[in-house]
Amino acid sequence: MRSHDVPRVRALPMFMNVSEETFARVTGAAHLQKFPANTQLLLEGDNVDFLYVLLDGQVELQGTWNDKETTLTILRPVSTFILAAVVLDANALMGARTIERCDILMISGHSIRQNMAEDPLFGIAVARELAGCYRGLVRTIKNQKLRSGVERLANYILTLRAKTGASDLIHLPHEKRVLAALLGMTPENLSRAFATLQAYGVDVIGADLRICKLRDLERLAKPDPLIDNHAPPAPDIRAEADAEIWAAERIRAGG
Amino acid sequence: MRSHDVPRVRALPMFMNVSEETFARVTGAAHLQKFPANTQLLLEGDNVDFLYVLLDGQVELQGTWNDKETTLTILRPVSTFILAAVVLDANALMGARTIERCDILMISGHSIRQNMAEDPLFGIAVARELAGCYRGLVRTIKNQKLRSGVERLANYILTLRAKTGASDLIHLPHEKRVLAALLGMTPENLSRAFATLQAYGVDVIGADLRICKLRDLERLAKPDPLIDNHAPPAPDIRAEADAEIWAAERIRAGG
DNA sequence: CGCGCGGCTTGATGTTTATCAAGCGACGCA
DNA sequence: TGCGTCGCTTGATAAACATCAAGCCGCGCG
Repeated sequence: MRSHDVPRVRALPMFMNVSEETFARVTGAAHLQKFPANTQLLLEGDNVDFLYVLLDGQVELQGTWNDKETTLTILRPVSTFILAAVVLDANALMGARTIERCDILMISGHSIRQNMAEDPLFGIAVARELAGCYRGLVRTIKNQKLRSGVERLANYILTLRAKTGASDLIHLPHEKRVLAALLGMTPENLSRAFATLQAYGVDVIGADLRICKLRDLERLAKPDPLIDNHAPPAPDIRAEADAEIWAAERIRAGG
Repeated sequence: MRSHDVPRVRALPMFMNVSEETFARVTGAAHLQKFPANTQLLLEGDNVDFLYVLLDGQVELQGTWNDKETTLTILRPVSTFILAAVVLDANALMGARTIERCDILMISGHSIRQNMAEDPLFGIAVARELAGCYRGLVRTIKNQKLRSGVERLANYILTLRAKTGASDLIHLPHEKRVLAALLGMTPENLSRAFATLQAYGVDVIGADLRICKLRDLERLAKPDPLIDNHAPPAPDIRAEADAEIWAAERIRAGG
């Protein structure tokens, strides 16, 4: 691991309250690897030997069945993924693919499990991370089952707005076809959904959005803290007390 | 807790490999409570003070938004629920309601968290349980996003068949309206889906099914171990080695 | 420059699913 | 025994969503 990555990894909820010794032991044999864009890191069903920590780039976690594919989540730095499979020493239920060129830290799954047994604080940290991932998925399912495509898009925009500083000028972090897969619709329907949102004051120019009538958009989207996590991204260092509850929910990719 | 409940609770993945002392400390202040049918145990957003252990009856975990409601999972004994909220000491993202009269053991959330810090084996057990719950939700999302209503029903039937001893005579464990909500469709469409499955050899008489042409049904359903968990329910006692991986995935209700 | 490619949009059409309405049959209860 | 309720089914209709096809536009490249 490069030395300037250490504080970024330590800021993860999974390592935040962990002793220097345990951290050193867990990451001792870790190695940093670079992957080009559009590289399949992991196929569904693969045996999982490493915990992945995304340090740079974007990774998509997907599920497939019967020649169809869906995007479960898109990860941005700094995030861990497939922790659940590592904890259970099981195979992956999701595939993982790079969307951009990525820097990924790979931590031995065995050393994760071993250190959970030796340091209860680390076990707690892992459990908290997993609990946060679980809750992320609960939100995802509610979003998917209870809302229509247009409503999901409207809420996606509002969440993005909240996470990027509440400005009314927003830049989409993904290609639209990727966003469509994430929202559970076809690119064609995403296009039509954006057209529908024009009536609610959303102007779209390429990947740039402008929210002109926030009230109208909110009235359509009806954002709900029990579905949409509008918490801002975690800064590298913060007081423990606040961090605990929501920081663990920032990342939704337990694996 | 009644003495005959102890081995049933101990058989949960969460307590299976935990010492007598820790088990006693965790469950020391637990109390058993009976609830009538159709009782709301927990509203979405409620603060969660207890880990719930369902010993008898059925509990539905639901999500609501904008006057719509969906069923996330239906629990049968012996299952824990809202563990994730307990671990994070956070509020509930799902509501919980009894479907039948229930016996529920309520374990102090504080004692869960405290014992995780004191006994690393317990911390691991909690993490494993959460990891299994997480993977259950991953399966749910893939099922929901990748399959049509008829396909979900066909796979539900095949999974039920596998879990209840591979007999071709199956009894539905829930009312059809409850099943419809679980499968993410309306009761009307469930009815039509059953009608569709008649062509694939599924005969329905009330809550009793008969599978006449298993091959045809499987060809339609295309069950997949990465979505459908056909593992049989856990017996009370079993060898550790096999138990570990799948037992934790039996229950899908981390909270 | 001209060309092809890929991402995006738009329109036409078909499938899936929800909604509304009506009716059937089992059950509890007076 | 009669009657209302409730779960379930069926049909008609509408909304949501996917699919197929065509075309636009920006961009890299020969």
